[in-house]
Amino acid sequence: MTADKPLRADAQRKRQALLAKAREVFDAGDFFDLRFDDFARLAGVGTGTLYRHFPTREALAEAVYHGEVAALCDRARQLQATLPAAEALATFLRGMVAHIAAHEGLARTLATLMADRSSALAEGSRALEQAVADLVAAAVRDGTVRDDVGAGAVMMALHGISAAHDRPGWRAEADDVITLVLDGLRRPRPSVRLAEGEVHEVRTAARHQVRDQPAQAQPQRRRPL
Amino acid sequence: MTADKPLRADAQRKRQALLAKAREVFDAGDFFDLRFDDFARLAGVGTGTLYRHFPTREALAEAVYHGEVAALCDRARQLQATLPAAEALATFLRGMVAHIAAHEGLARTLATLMADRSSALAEGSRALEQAVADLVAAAVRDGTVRDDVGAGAVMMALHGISAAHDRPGWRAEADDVITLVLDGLRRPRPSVRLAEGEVHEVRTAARHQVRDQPAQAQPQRRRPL
DNA sequence: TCAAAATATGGAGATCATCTCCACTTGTCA
DNA sequence: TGACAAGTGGAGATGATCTCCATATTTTGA
Repeated sequence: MTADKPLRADAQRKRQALLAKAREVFDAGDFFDLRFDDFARLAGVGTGTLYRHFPTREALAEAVYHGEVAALCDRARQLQATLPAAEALATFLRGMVAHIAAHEGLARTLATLMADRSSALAEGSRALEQAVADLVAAAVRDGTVRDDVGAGAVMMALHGISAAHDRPGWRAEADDVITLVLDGLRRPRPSVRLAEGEVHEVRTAARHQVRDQPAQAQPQRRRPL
Repeated sequence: MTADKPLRADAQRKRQALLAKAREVFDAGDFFDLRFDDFARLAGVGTGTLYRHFPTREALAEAVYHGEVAALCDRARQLQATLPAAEALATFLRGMVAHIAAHEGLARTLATLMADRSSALAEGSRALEQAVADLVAAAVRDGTVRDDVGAGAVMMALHGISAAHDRPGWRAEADDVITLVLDGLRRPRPSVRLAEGEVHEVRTAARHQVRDQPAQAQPQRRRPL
């Protein structure tokens, strides 16, 4: 995947410069106010070089996104290894909100690209989704979380959180969403009197499929161009 | 608001044609594959006229969106008048998912525009938000829903649902999100000691402050331009 | 009823971002 | 070190967006 070619020394330097500048611009939230050509100049390369390395904005975004995702996945794994499942999940989600809050511009940029043509980005977020799915699955396994709701729903909620980044009371609302999700995930059968004593077993056989299904019959992917 | 000016008769006709065609194109999901100029031709007007009525894609989208929102608000009011608060809320949210599912292209278009520059769209969705807030408030008032989580969180979740429209298992996941939200909203105190003997309390709400935020671990500073 | 004033139209072309192409520079390998 | 491969940059082709205004349509009021 990354080992396509050796890539010459100077090329690597340019590529790095591009990525560094991209991260910077993303974080400042200026990505879309900038002509792509100007971005090249800003990073100190010619337009040709920019296009050689990253044929589209999306390609560039994906590359930046990769680092993000890797860090988050690490964190997820680490939490999962050191905390009880439910707590690991909760901590991860709350941390996610904090992370997004700390990188406002980046989050907004990614959300935009996500909505636009998710192709590249969706690919990149696969790993993140897997991490979340693992956290959820672990919590389901130890009975602290219901098993009739997939991890996909959690991803959707996260999606909403980062997509709605410019709402006035964002931070508080985002925390609320996480609260709702976590409370909603708790105990398997919320519907009725689950009063004091009786709550039935959670790790039922009904095992929901928590992982992603491999490319099913291509949904209606619209061809951008 | 709408009564800015009388607007000449033929102008009104053109405007209507534009809106009608826009709704059509939106719903087909072709909005972004189409040159804006071509859209004008498609609707049977000149480009100048198109730009006069709707200076940007966003402006056009907002106009279309308005109808959508109005319909949804009506529905909300109607439900609120005829059902117990909690049920009205649940029905509305489930209906919302169904609605989005039924208008795939439109939802996708709006989600994209939403993420891009929410200014115009956010304005338009104010009314929808108010409707949701009313539903939630009513449910809070009659005690079926917790009062420590705002309606904004619900909006965010809805946002996520429509933003993530191209996920493979969208419908199921969207329903799951609603389930989580509704269950999460139920009963103000989720501190239940639920079953199994041991339950590490997961507690509620935002009292959690994630530590170790690599807030400015970023090596490069921002420099907008 | 009709002419003048006000309002709206459409599309040719100016403007601007994206992307391609290739003459030239830089790195690599023997 | 020479020669060949790999990479570079930026001038200009391309194509979408938006402006401008001569022309057409509606409204006004006498």
